[in-house]
Amino acid sequence: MSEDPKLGALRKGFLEFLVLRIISGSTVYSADILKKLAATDFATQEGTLYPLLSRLRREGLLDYHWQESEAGPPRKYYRLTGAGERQLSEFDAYWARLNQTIDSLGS
Amino acid sequence: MSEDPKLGALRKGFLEFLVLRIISGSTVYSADILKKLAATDFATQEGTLYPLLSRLRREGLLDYHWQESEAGPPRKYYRLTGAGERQLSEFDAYWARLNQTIDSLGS
DNA sequence: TAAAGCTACCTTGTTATGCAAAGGTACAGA
DNA sequence: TCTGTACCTTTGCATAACAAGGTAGCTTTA
Repeated sequence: MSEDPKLGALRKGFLEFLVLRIISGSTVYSADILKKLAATDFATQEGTLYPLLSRLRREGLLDYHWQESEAGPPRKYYRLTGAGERQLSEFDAYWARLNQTIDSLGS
Repeated sequence: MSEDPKLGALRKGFLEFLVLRIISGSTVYSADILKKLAATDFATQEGTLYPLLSRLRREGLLDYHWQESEAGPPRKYYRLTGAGERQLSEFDAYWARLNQTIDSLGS
């Protein structure tokens, strides 16, 4: 257990970025997202993801449509809006720039 | 002005990482570090850097020696300790892993 | 030689915010 | 009616970074 907290700090702000990436291209609902994240250092819980999805929707980066499940309650399937795609592009570009910066300041 | 705050959030926790990288290999004092950062998205102030340097030294990742300046007060020149080098390696490895994760979750 | 100004060091609030934890509702199928 | 799935909200914490203020020594200049 017990990861170095310094490494954890590096993850701040990434969840939103990753969720946008996961949604981009595919059509997924919350459990799909959690599953994809579970395999990574960004594993998280419903209680974290739902408020994030709601916020992104309020901000107009996502929308969703209800879809029946074969078994169980219906699900919200998410999709990026145009604004969401644009935001994701910004993230990607910024990410690339951070990588450059880090390389350039390296030993 | 006014950068997208979403992008700013991605920077959290990086300053420590970058400072270690800057110090690694060279021998620098605070103003050198500020200068190198100033050219990047991580530009920051004395009031941010000094507490960080003090903390890293308390944690044993850095040490320093006083050195006279040609003009003005003496300066603290910083250097990585063994533990600091190890921490930096961890950061680098983690960083590489984050990049892989992000790629793998991309569209 | 006194004073002003610059450089370098440092500390103490305060803010912002990402994320986790915990608790809660509703509906479907067995 | 019980279990499992899926939705959601509220509360709190930890901490990174900023802002502002403060001390002291060196150099220059009046």
